[in-house]
Amino acid sequence: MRAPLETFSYEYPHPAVTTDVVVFTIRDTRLSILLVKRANPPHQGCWALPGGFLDIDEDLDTCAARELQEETGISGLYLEQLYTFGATRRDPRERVISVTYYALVPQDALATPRAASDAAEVGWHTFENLPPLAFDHAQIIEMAHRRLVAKLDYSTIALQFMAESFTLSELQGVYEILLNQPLDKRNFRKRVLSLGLIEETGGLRRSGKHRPAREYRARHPRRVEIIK
Amino acid sequence: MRAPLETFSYEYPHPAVTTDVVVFTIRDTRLSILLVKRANPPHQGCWALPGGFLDIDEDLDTCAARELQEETGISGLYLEQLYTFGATRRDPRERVISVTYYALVPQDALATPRAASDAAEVGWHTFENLPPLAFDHAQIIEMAHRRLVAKLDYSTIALQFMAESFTLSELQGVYEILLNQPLDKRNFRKRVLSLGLIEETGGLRRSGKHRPAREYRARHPRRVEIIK
DNA sequence: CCAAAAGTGTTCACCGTACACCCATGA
DNA sequence: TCATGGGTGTACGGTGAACACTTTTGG
Repeated sequence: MRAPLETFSYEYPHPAVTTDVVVFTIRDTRLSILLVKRANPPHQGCWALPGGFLDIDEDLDTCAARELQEETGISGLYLEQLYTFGATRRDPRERVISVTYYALVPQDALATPRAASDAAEVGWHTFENLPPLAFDHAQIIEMAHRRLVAKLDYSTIALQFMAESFTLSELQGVYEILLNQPLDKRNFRKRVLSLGLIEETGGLRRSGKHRPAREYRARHPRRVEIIK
Repeated sequence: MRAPLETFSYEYPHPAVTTDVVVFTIRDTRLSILLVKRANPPHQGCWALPGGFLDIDEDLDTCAARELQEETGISGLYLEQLYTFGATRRDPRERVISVTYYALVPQDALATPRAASDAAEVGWHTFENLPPLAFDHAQIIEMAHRRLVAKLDYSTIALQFMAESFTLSELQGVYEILLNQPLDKRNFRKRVLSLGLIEETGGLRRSGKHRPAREYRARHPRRVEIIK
Protein backbone atom coordinates (compact mmCIF):
# COMPACT_ATOMS: atom_id res chain seq x y z
CA MET A 1 0.00 0.00 0.00
CA ARG A 2 1.01 3.61 0.16
CA ALA A 3 4.43 4.31 1.63
CA PRO A 4 5.38 7.56 3.35
CA LEU A 5 5.89 10.48 1.02
CA GLU A 6 9.60 11.07 1.47
CA THR A 7 10.69 7.59 0.61
CA PHE A 8 8.13 7.04 -2.06
CA SER A 9 8.92 9.54 -4.74
CA TYR A 10 12.47 8.35 -5.06
CA GLU A 11 12.00 4.64 -4.58
CA TYR A 12 9.50 4.20 -7.35
CA PRO A 13 9.37 5.94 -10.72
CA HIS A 14 6.01 7.45 -11.65
CA PRO A 15 4.43 6.96 -15.05
CA ALA A 16 3.38 9.90 -17.19
CA VAL A 17 -0.35 10.60 -17.36
CA THR A 18 -2.12 12.01 -20.39
CA THR A 19 -5.67 12.66 -21.43
CA ASP A 20 -6.99 12.00 -24.93
CA VAL A 21 -10.38 12.98 -26.29
CA VAL A 22 -12.58 11.40 -28.94
CA VAL A 23 -14.79 14.14 -30.37
CA PHE A 24 -17.65 12.91 -32.54
CA THR A 25 -19.78 14.90 -34.88
CA ILE A 26 -21.98 14.28 -37.88
CA ARG A 27 -20.80 15.95 -41.04
CA ASP A 28 -22.55 15.51 -44.33
CA THR A 29 -24.41 12.41 -43.11
CA ARG A 30 -21.24 10.73 -41.86
CA LEU A 31 -20.15 10.08 -38.31
CA SER A 32 -16.82 11.86 -38.00
CA ILE A 33 -14.00 12.17 -35.51
CA LEU A 34 -11.68 15.06 -34.79
CA LEU A 35 -8.00 14.26 -35.27
CA VAL A 36 -4.76 16.20 -35.13
CA LYS A 37 -1.64 15.53 -37.13
CA ARG A 38 1.34 15.13 -34.84
CA ALA A 39 4.04 17.74 -35.27
CA ASN A 40 6.61 15.89 -33.14
CA PRO A 41 7.89 12.36 -32.73
CA PRO A 42 6.98 9.70 -31.98
CA HIS A 43 4.58 9.02 -34.83
CA GLN A 44 5.42 12.43 -36.30
CA GLY A 45 3.08 13.24 -39.17
CA CYS A 46 0.66 10.59 -38.03
CA TRP A 47 -2.93 11.38 -37.06
CA ALA A 48 -3.87 11.13 -33.40
CA LEU A 49 -6.55 12.07 -30.91
CA PRO A 50 -6.21 15.52 -29.39
CA GLY A 51 -4.68 15.20 -25.95
CA GLY A 52 -1.56 15.63 -23.91
CA PHE A 53 0.19 15.47 -20.59
CA LEU A 54 -1.50 16.23 -17.32
CA ASP A 55 -0.21 19.21 -15.37
CA ILE A 56 0.70 18.21 -11.86
CA ASP A 57 -1.87 20.50 -10.25
CA GLU A 58 -4.64 20.10 -12.79
CA ASP A 59 -7.76 17.95 -12.60
CA LEU A 60 -8.18 15.24 -15.22
CA ASP A 61 -11.31 16.80 -16.72
CA THR A 62 -9.62 20.17 -16.91
CA CYS A 63 -6.63 18.67 -18.65
CA ALA A 64 -8.81 17.03 -21.28
CA ALA A 65 -10.65 20.30 -21.95
CA ARG A 66 -7.46 22.34 -22.02
CA GLU A 67 -5.63 20.05 -24.41
CA LEU A 68 -8.63 19.96 -26.70
CA GLN A 69 -8.80 23.74 -26.68
CA GLU A 70 -5.07 24.18 -27.22
CA GLU A 71 -4.80 21.76 -30.10
CA THR A 72 -8.05 22.34 -31.93
CA GLY A 73 -9.57 25.59 -30.66
CA ILE A 74 -12.72 23.74 -29.57
CA SER A 75 -14.06 24.41 -26.08
CA GLY A 76 -17.22 24.28 -24.07
CA LEU A 77 -18.03 20.62 -24.72
CA TYR A 78 -19.34 18.22 -22.15
CA LEU A 79 -16.59 15.64 -21.81
CA GLU A 80 -17.39 12.24 -20.37
CA GLN A 81 -14.68 9.92 -19.16
CA LEU A 82 -14.43 6.76 -21.25
CA TYR A 83 -11.68 4.43 -20.04
CA THR A 84 -8.08 4.48 -18.91
CA PHE A 85 -5.50 2.82 -21.13
CA GLY A 86 -2.21 1.83 -19.59
CA ALA A 87 -0.54 -1.04 -21.45
CA THR A 88 3.14 -0.97 -20.66
CA ARG A 89 4.39 -0.40 -24.19
CA ARG A 90 1.68 1.83 -25.61
CA ASP A 91 4.09 4.75 -25.89
CA PRO A 92 7.68 4.13 -27.04
CA ARG A 93 9.18 6.96 -24.98
CA GLU A 94 8.18 6.08 -21.47
CA ARG A 95 5.38 4.58 -19.48
CA VAL A 96 2.22 6.56 -20.24
CA ILE A 97 -1.23 6.13 -18.74
CA SER A 98 -3.94 7.72 -20.86
CA VAL A 99 -7.24 8.72 -19.31
CA THR A 100 -9.60 9.04 -22.25
CA TYR A 101 -12.75 11.07 -22.75
CA TYR A 102 -15.36 11.42 -25.43
CA ALA A 103 -17.64 14.24 -26.47
CA LEU A 104 -20.29 15.00 -29.07
CA VAL A 105 -20.58 18.25 -30.96
CA PRO A 106 -23.41 19.63 -33.14
CA GLN A 107 -22.81 19.72 -36.84
CA ASP A 108 -22.43 23.42 -37.15
CA ALA A 109 -21.86 24.70 -33.64
CA LEU A 110 -18.14 25.20 -33.94
CA ALA A 111 -15.99 27.34 -36.07
CA THR A 112 -13.84 25.09 -38.20
CA PRO A 113 -11.24 23.74 -35.79
CA ARG A 114 -7.89 25.43 -36.15
CA ALA A 115 -4.50 23.84 -35.75
CA ALA A 116 -2.59 25.24 -32.81
CA SER A 117 -0.10 24.24 -30.14
CA ASP A 118 2.05 21.42 -31.43
CA ALA A 119 -0.53 19.99 -33.75
CA ALA A 120 0.54 20.41 -37.36
CA GLU A 121 -2.98 20.12 -38.69
CA VAL A 122 -6.51 19.46 -37.46
CA GLY A 123 -9.36 17.83 -39.27
CA TRP A 124 -12.50 15.73 -39.27
CA HIS A 125 -12.26 12.15 -40.53
CA THR A 126 -15.18 9.86 -41.15
CA PHE A 127 -15.38 6.95 -38.75
CA GLU A 128 -15.68 4.55 -41.66
CA ASN A 129 -12.49 5.74 -43.24
CA LEU A 130 -9.96 6.67 -40.58
CA PRO A 131 -6.29 7.19 -41.43
CA PRO A 132 -3.59 5.17 -39.65
CA LEU A 133 -3.49 6.36 -36.07
CA ALA A 134 -0.71 6.91 -33.55
CA PHE A 135 -0.31 4.83 -30.40
CA ASP A 136 -3.38 2.77 -29.47
CA HIS A 137 -5.75 5.51 -30.59
CA ALA A 138 -7.61 3.24 -32.99
CA GLN A 139 -8.52 1.05 -30.05
CA ILE A 140 -9.65 4.08 -28.04
CA ILE A 141 -11.89 5.25 -30.87
CA GLU A 142 -13.37 1.80 -31.22
CA MET A 143 -14.31 1.75 -27.56
CA ALA A 144 -15.75 5.25 -27.73
CA HIS A 145 -17.87 4.22 -30.68
CA ARG A 146 -19.21 1.17 -28.90
CA ARG A 147 -20.10 3.33 -25.92
CA LEU A 148 -21.81 5.91 -28.11
CA VAL A 149 -23.95 3.34 -29.88
CA ALA A 150 -24.84 1.61 -26.62
CA LYS A 151 -25.93 4.88 -25.08
CA LEU A 152 -28.26 5.68 -27.96
CA ASP A 153 -30.55 2.98 -26.67
CA TYR A 154 -31.02 4.17 -23.16
CA SER A 155 -30.12 7.86 -23.04
CA THR A 156 -30.68 11.12 -24.81
CA ILE A 157 -27.07 11.37 -25.88
CA ALA A 158 -27.98 11.86 -29.54
CA LEU A 159 -29.44 15.28 -28.73
CA GLN A 160 -25.88 16.47 -28.25
CA PHE A 161 -25.33 16.16 -31.97
CA MET A 162 -28.10 18.65 -32.63
CA ALA A 163 -27.82 22.41 -32.97
CA GLU A 164 -29.85 24.54 -30.58
CA SER A 165 -32.93 24.10 -32.71
CA PHE A 166 -33.56 21.22 -35.06
CA THR A 167 -36.30 19.40 -36.88
CA LEU A 168 -37.54 15.92 -36.16
CA SER A 169 -36.34 14.76 -39.54
CA GLU A 170 -32.86 15.98 -38.72
CA LEU A 171 -32.91 14.14 -35.42
CA GLN A 172 -34.16 11.00 -37.10
CA GLY A 173 -31.39 11.31 -39.64
CA VAL A 174 -28.82 11.34 -36.86
CA TYR A 175 -30.24 8.17 -35.34
CA GLU A 176 -30.30 6.51 -38.73
CA ILE A 177 -26.65 7.31 -39.31
CA LEU A 178 -25.59 6.10 -35.89
CA LEU A 179 -27.66 2.93 -35.97
CA ASN A 180 -26.93 2.46 -39.63
CA GLN A 181 -30.50 1.58 -40.48
CA PRO A 182 -33.64 3.39 -41.63
CA LEU A 183 -36.31 4.13 -39.03
CA ASP A 184 -40.05 4.48 -39.35
CA LYS A 185 -41.00 8.13 -39.28
CA ARG A 186 -44.23 7.78 -37.35
CA ASN A 187 -42.83 5.47 -34.72
CA PHE A 188 -39.76 7.60 -34.32
CA ARG A 189 -41.75 10.77 -33.74
CA LYS A 190 -44.15 9.08 -31.38
CA ARG A 191 -41.36 7.70 -29.24
CA VAL A 192 -39.18 10.77 -29.11
CA LEU A 193 -42.08 13.10 -28.37
CA SER A 194 -43.54 10.83 -25.71
CA LEU A 195 -40.30 11.08 -23.76
CA GLY A 196 -41.04 14.74 -23.22
CA LEU A 197 -37.41 15.74 -23.53
CA ILE A 198 -37.79 18.08 -26.46
CA GLU A 199 -40.27 20.85 -27.10
CA GLU A 200 -41.36 22.98 -30.05
CA THR A 201 -39.68 26.34 -30.38
CA GLY A 202 -42.70 27.64 -32.25
CA GLY A 203 -40.52 28.45 -35.23
CA LEU A 204 -40.56 26.84 -38.63
CA ARG A 205 -37.60 25.71 -40.65
CA ARG A 206 -37.97 26.68 -44.29
CA SER A 207 -35.44 24.79 -46.33
CA GLY A 208 -36.27 24.24 -49.93
CA LYS A 209 -39.31 24.06 -52.07
CA HIS A 210 -41.43 21.96 -49.77
CA ARG A 211 -43.43 22.13 -46.59
CA PRO A 212 -41.55 23.84 -43.72
CA ALA A 213 -40.70 21.74 -40.69
CA ARG A 214 -41.39 22.60 -37.07
CA GLU A 215 -38.38 23.46 -35.02
CA TYR A 216 -37.69 21.75 -31.70
CA ARG A 217 -35.16 22.24 -28.94
CA ALA A 218 -33.95 20.10 -26.04
CA ARG A 219 -35.62 20.94 -22.76
CA HIS A 220 -32.35 20.38 -20.89
CA PRO A 221 -29.79 21.10 -23.58
CA ARG A 222 -26.62 19.92 -21.88
CA ARG A 223 -27.94 17.05 -19.91
CA VAL A 224 -27.73 13.42 -20.96
CA GLU A 225 -30.72 11.66 -19.43
CA ILE A 226 -31.01 7.96 -18.81
CA ILE A 227 -34.18 6.36 -20.13
CA LYS A 228 -35.62 3.32 -18.45
CA MET B 1 1.50 17.46 -26.98
CA ARG B 2 4.16 14.92 -26.20
CA ALA B 3 7.69 16.25 -25.95
CA PRO B 4 10.82 14.19 -26.58
CA LEU B 5 11.69 11.76 -23.82
CA GLU B 6 14.89 13.30 -22.55
CA THR B 7 13.52 16.71 -21.86
CA PHE B 8 10.18 15.55 -20.65
CA SER B 9 10.87 13.54 -17.56
CA TYR B 10 12.73 16.37 -15.92
CA GLU B 11 10.66 19.31 -17.08
CA TYR B 12 7.36 18.04 -15.77
CA PRO B 13 6.76 16.07 -12.60
CA HIS B 14 4.68 12.91 -13.00
CA PRO B 15 1.80 12.05 -10.70
CA ALA B 16 1.69 8.76 -8.85
CA VAL B 17 -0.75 6.18 -10.20
CA THR B 18 -2.59 3.66 -8.05
CA THR B 19 -5.30 1.11 -8.55
CA ASP B 20 -8.11 0.51 -6.06
CA VAL B 21 -10.66 -2.28 -6.16
CA VAL B 22 -14.24 -2.45 -4.92
CA VAL B 23 -15.01 -6.10 -4.24
CA PHE B 24 -18.69 -6.86 -3.66
CA THR B 25 -20.18 -9.96 -2.22
CA ILE B 26 -23.39 -11.01 -0.54
CA ARG B 27 -22.96 -12.21 3.02
CA ASP B 28 -25.86 -13.20 5.17
CA THR B 29 -28.37 -11.41 2.89
CA ARG B 30 -26.41 -8.17 2.91
CA LEU B 31 -24.46 -6.57 0.11
CA SER B 32 -20.93 -6.26 1.46
CA ILE B 33 -17.64 -4.71 0.47
CA LEU B 34 -14.10 -5.81 1.16
CA LEU B 35 -12.02 -3.25 3.06
CA VAL B 36 -8.56 -3.16 4.56
CA LYS B 37 -7.45 -1.22 7.58
CA ARG B 38 -4.51 1.00 6.74
CA ALA B 39 -1.31 0.19 8.59
CA ASN B 40 0.50 3.36 7.54
CA PRO B 41 -0.25 7.06 7.27
CA PRO B 42 -2.00 8.89 5.89
CA HIS B 43 -5.34 7.83 7.33
CA GLN B 44 -3.53 5.21 9.42
CA GLY B 45 -6.02 2.93 11.12
CA CYS B 46 -8.75 4.02 8.73
CA TRP B 47 -10.55 1.59 6.46
CA ALA B 48 -9.84 1.79 2.74
CA LEU B 49 -10.27 -0.08 -0.51
CA PRO B 50 -7.56 -2.61 -1.29
CA GLY B 51 -5.14 -1.08 -3.76
CA GLY B 52 -1.77 0.47 -4.20
CA PHE B 53 0.84 1.94 -6.44
CA LEU B 54 1.39 0.85 -10.01
CA ASP B 55 4.74 -0.71 -10.81
CA ILE B 56 6.38 1.06 -13.70
CA ASP B 57 6.39 -2.02 -15.93
CA GLU B 58 3.05 -3.46 -14.90
CA ASP B 59 -0.30 -3.29 -16.67
CA LEU B 60 -3.15 -1.57 -14.84
CA ASP B 61 -5.26 -4.72 -14.64
CA THR B 62 -2.31 -6.68 -13.32
CA CYS B 63 -1.65 -4.08 -10.67
CA ALA B 64 -5.23 -4.20 -9.45
CA ALA B 65 -5.15 -8.00 -9.23
CA ARG B 66 -1.76 -8.02 -7.54
CA GLU B 67 -2.62 -5.47 -4.91
CA LEU B 68 -5.85 -7.26 -4.16
CA GLN B 69 -3.97 -10.52 -3.76
CA GLU B 70 -1.23 -9.00 -1.65
CA GLU B 71 -3.52 -7.20 0.74
CA THR B 72 -6.37 -9.65 1.06
CA GLY B 73 -5.23 -12.99 -0.32
CA ILE B 74 -8.07 -12.97 -2.86
CA SER B 75 -7.24 -13.77 -6.46
CA GLY B 76 -8.79 -15.06 -9.64
CA LEU B 77 -11.59 -12.51 -9.84
CA TYR B 78 -12.76 -10.84 -13.01
CA LEU B 79 -11.92 -7.19 -12.48
CA GLU B 80 -13.72 -4.58 -14.53
CA GLN B 81 -12.45 -1.04 -14.77
CA LEU B 82 -14.80 1.48 -13.20
CA TYR B 83 -13.48 5.04 -13.39
CA THR B 84 -10.33 7.04 -12.88
CA PHE B 85 -10.24 9.51 -10.01
CA GLY B 86 -7.71 12.28 -10.12
CA ALA B 87 -8.77 15.31 -8.11
CA THR B 88 -5.68 17.31 -7.26
CA ARG B 89 -5.96 17.03 -3.48
CA ARG B 90 -7.39 13.57 -3.08
CA ASP B 91 -4.18 12.32 -1.41
CA PRO B 92 -2.36 14.58 1.05
CA ARG B 93 1.11 13.25 0.20
CA GLU B 94 1.39 13.96 -3.47
CA ARG B 95 -0.62 13.99 -6.64
CA VAL B 96 -2.21 10.55 -7.05
CA ILE B 97 -4.34 9.28 -9.92
CA SER B 98 -6.40 6.24 -8.96
CA VAL B 99 -7.65 3.86 -11.63
CA THR B 100 -10.46 1.98 -9.95
CA TYR B 101 -11.93 -1.46 -10.58
CA TYR B 102 -14.79 -3.47 -9.25
CA ALA B 103 -15.42 -7.18 -8.92
CA LEU B 104 -18.07 -9.55 -7.63
CA VAL B 105 -17.36 -12.68 -5.66
CA PRO B 106 -19.61 -15.61 -4.76
CA GLN B 107 -20.71 -15.87 -1.16
CA ASP B 108 -18.59 -18.84 -0.31
CA ALA B 109 -16.02 -19.10 -3.04
CA LEU B 110 -13.15 -17.59 -1.09
CA ALA B 111 -11.35 -18.53 2.00
CA THR B 112 -11.85 -15.82 4.54
CA PRO B 113 -9.62 -13.00 3.32
CA ARG B 114 -6.40 -12.70 5.29
CA ALA B 115 -4.57 -9.53 6.17
CA ALA B 116 -1.18 -9.29 4.52
CA SER B 117 1.27 -6.81 3.10
CA ASP B 118 0.79 -3.47 4.78
CA ALA B 119 -2.86 -3.93 5.58
CA ALA B 120 -3.36 -4.20 9.32
CA GLU B 121 -6.66 -6.00 9.00
CA VAL B 122 -9.09 -7.13 6.32
CA GLY B 123 -12.82 -7.51 6.52
CA TRP B 124 -16.23 -7.39 4.92
CA HIS B 125 -18.48 -4.44 5.69
CA THR B 126 -22.11 -4.13 4.73
CA PHE B 127 -22.78 -1.50 2.13
CA GLU B 128 -25.49 -0.02 4.31
CA ASN B 129 -23.18 0.47 7.24
CA LEU B 130 -19.72 1.37 6.06
CA PRO B 131 -17.10 2.77 8.42
CA PRO B 132 -15.44 6.11 7.70
CA LEU B 133 -13.21 5.65 4.70
CA ALA B 134 -9.81 6.97 3.68
CA PHE B 135 -9.29 9.36 0.77
CA ASP B 136 -12.24 9.58 -1.62
CA HIS B 137 -13.01 5.89 -1.28
CA ALA B 138 -16.60 6.49 -0.21
CA GLN B 139 -17.18 8.22 -3.52
CA ILE B 140 -15.56 5.36 -5.40
CA ILE B 141 -17.79 2.83 -3.67
CA GLU B 142 -20.85 4.89 -4.42
CA MET B 143 -20.02 4.93 -8.09
CA ALA B 144 -19.30 1.20 -8.12
CA HIS B 145 -22.66 0.56 -6.49
CA ARG B 146 -24.51 2.65 -9.04
CA ARG B 147 -22.76 0.76 -11.82
CA LEU B 148 -23.59 -2.59 -10.27
CA VAL B 149 -27.27 -1.79 -9.90
CA ALA B 150 -27.45 -0.36 -13.41
CA LYS B 151 -25.89 -3.49 -14.86
CA LEU B 152 -28.39 -5.78 -13.17
CA ASP B 153 -30.98 -4.55 -15.61
CA TYR B 154 -29.22 -5.31 -18.83
CA SER B 155 -26.56 -7.90 -18.10
CA THR B 156 -25.98 -11.18 -16.35
CA ILE B 157 -23.65 -9.63 -13.81
CA ALA B 158 -25.58 -11.01 -10.85
CA LEU B 159 -24.51 -14.54 -11.80
CA GLN B 160 -21.05 -13.59 -10.56
CA PHE B 161 -22.38 -13.55 -7.03
CA MET B 162 -23.36 -17.19 -7.32
CA ALA B 163 -21.32 -20.24 -6.46
CA GLU B 164 -20.67 -22.74 -9.21
CA SER B 165 -24.06 -24.29 -8.65
CA PHE B 166 -27.03 -22.54 -7.14
CA THR B 167 -30.78 -22.72 -6.89
CA LEU B 168 -33.24 -20.35 -8.48
CA SER B 169 -34.38 -19.20 -5.06
CA GLU B 170 -30.82 -18.28 -4.18
CA LEU B 171 -30.47 -16.31 -7.39
CA GLN B 172 -33.76 -14.58 -6.79
CA GLY B 173 -32.61 -13.70 -3.29
CA VAL B 174 -29.54 -12.00 -4.71
CA TYR B 175 -31.64 -9.90 -7.04
CA GLU B 176 -33.98 -8.99 -4.23
CA ILE B 177 -31.12 -7.81 -2.08
CA LEU B 178 -29.55 -5.77 -4.85
CA LEU B 179 -32.78 -4.23 -6.06
CA ASN B 180 -34.02 -3.93 -2.52
CA GLN B 181 -37.48 -5.22 -3.36
CA PRO B 182 -39.32 -8.54 -3.44
CA LEU B 183 -39.81 -10.23 -6.79
CA ASP B 184 -42.50 -12.55 -8.02
CA LYS B 185 -41.23 -16.11 -8.04
CA ARG B 186 -42.97 -17.30 -11.18
CA ASN B 187 -42.08 -14.25 -13.24
CA PHE B 188 -38.52 -14.32 -12.06
CA ARG B 189 -38.06 -17.95 -13.04
CA LYS B 190 -39.75 -17.49 -16.37
CA ARG B 191 -37.55 -14.58 -17.30
CA VAL B 192 -34.24 -15.95 -16.12
CA LEU B 193 -34.82 -19.34 -17.73
CA SER B 194 -36.01 -17.85 -21.01
CA LEU B 195 -32.68 -16.07 -21.36
CA GLY B 196 -31.04 -19.46 -21.74
CA LEU B 197 -27.97 -18.42 -19.79
CA ILE B 198 -28.23 -20.99 -17.05
CA GLU B 199 -28.87 -24.70 -17.18
CA GLU B 200 -29.75 -27.45 -14.75
CA THR B 201 -26.86 -29.42 -13.36
CA GLY B 202 -29.18 -32.36 -12.79
CA GLY B 203 -28.37 -32.31 -9.11
CA LEU B 204 -30.66 -31.46 -6.25
CA ARG B 205 -29.90 -29.22 -3.31
CA ARG B 206 -31.16 -30.72 -0.08
CA SER B 207 -31.16 -28.06 2.58
CA GLY B 208 -33.56 -28.58 5.43
CA LYS B 209 -36.79 -30.31 6.01
CA HIS B 210 -38.52 -29.43 2.82
CA ARG B 211 -38.57 -30.20 -0.84
CA PRO B 212 -35.08 -30.20 -2.42
CA ALA B 213 -34.35 -27.56 -5.03
CA ARG B 214 -32.89 -28.12 -8.48
CA GLU B 215 -29.35 -26.96 -8.97
CA TYR B 216 -28.39 -24.71 -11.84
CA ARG B 217 -25.12 -23.41 -13.21
CA ALA B 218 -24.15 -20.59 -15.55
CA ARG B 219 -23.58 -21.73 -19.11
CA HIS B 220 -20.69 -19.27 -19.48
CA PRO B 221 -19.53 -18.93 -15.91
CA ARG B 222 -17.10 -16.03 -16.22
CA ARG B 223 -18.76 -14.05 -18.90
CA VAL B 224 -20.98 -11.05 -18.28
CA GLU B 225 -23.46 -10.93 -21.12
CA ILE B 226 -25.38 -7.89 -22.27
CA ILE B 227 -29.12 -8.43 -22.62
CA LYS B 228 -31.10 -6.40 -25.09
C1' DC C 1 -50.00 21.31 -60.90
C1' DC C 2 -45.93 18.95 -59.74
C1' DA C 3 -42.05 17.60 -56.82
C1' DA C 4 -40.39 17.06 -52.23
C1' DA C 5 -40.34 16.61 -47.54
C1' DA C 6 -43.59 17.21 -43.35
C1' DG C 7 -46.94 15.39 -40.76
C1' DT C 8 -50.42 12.02 -38.96
C1' DG C 9 -53.39 6.75 -36.51
C1' DT C 10 -54.46 2.19 -36.18
C1' DT C 11 -53.67 -2.68 -35.77
C1' DC C 12 -51.23 -6.56 -34.00
C1' DA C 13 -47.86 -9.36 -31.66
C1' DC C 14 -45.19 -9.82 -27.82
C1' DC C 15 -43.63 -9.14 -23.22
C1' DG C 16 -43.77 -7.86 -18.47
C1' DT C 17 -46.88 -8.16 -14.58
C1' DA C 18 -50.24 -9.70 -11.45
C1' DC C 19 -51.90 -13.45 -9.10
C1' DA C 20 -52.80 -18.74 -5.92
C1' DC C 21 -52.26 -23.31 -5.40
C1' DC C 22 -50.04 -28.06 -5.20
C1' DC C 23 -45.53 -30.74 -4.36
C1' DA C 24 -41.70 -33.02 -2.01
C1' DT C 25 -39.26 -33.53 1.91
C1' DG C 26 -37.71 -34.00 7.09
C1' DA C 27 -39.18 -33.91 11.50
C1' DT D 1 -49.46 -34.83 9.39
C1' DC D 2 -47.44 -30.65 9.47
C1' DA D 3 -44.27 -27.04 8.47
C1' DT D 4 -41.26 -25.29 5.03
C1' DG D 5 -39.61 -23.77 0.95
C1' DG D 6 -39.87 -25.63 -4.25
C1' DG D 7 -42.27 -25.51 -8.25
C1' DT D 8 -45.98 -24.31 -11.78
C1' DG D 9 -49.87 -21.38 -15.71
C1' DT D 10 -52.99 -17.92 -17.24
C1' DA D 11 -55.12 -13.52 -18.16
C1' DC D 12 -54.46 -8.67 -18.98
C1' DG D 13 -52.54 -4.29 -20.32
C1' DG D 14 -48.94 -1.65 -22.33
C1' DT D 15 -45.36 -1.02 -25.52
C1' DG D 16 -42.80 -1.52 -29.81
C1' DA D 17 -43.36 -2.57 -34.84
C1' DA D 18 -45.55 -2.55 -39.20
C1' DC D 19 -47.85 0.07 -42.45
C1' DA D 20 -49.91 4.60 -46.50
C1' DC D 21 -51.87 8.68 -47.30
C1' DT D 22 -52.68 13.83 -46.86
C1' DT D 23 -50.58 18.51 -46.25
C1' DT D 24 -47.80 22.39 -47.25
C1' DT D 25 -44.71 24.78 -49.67
C1' DG D 26 -41.63 26.56 -53.89
C1' DG D 27 -40.95 26.37 -58.49
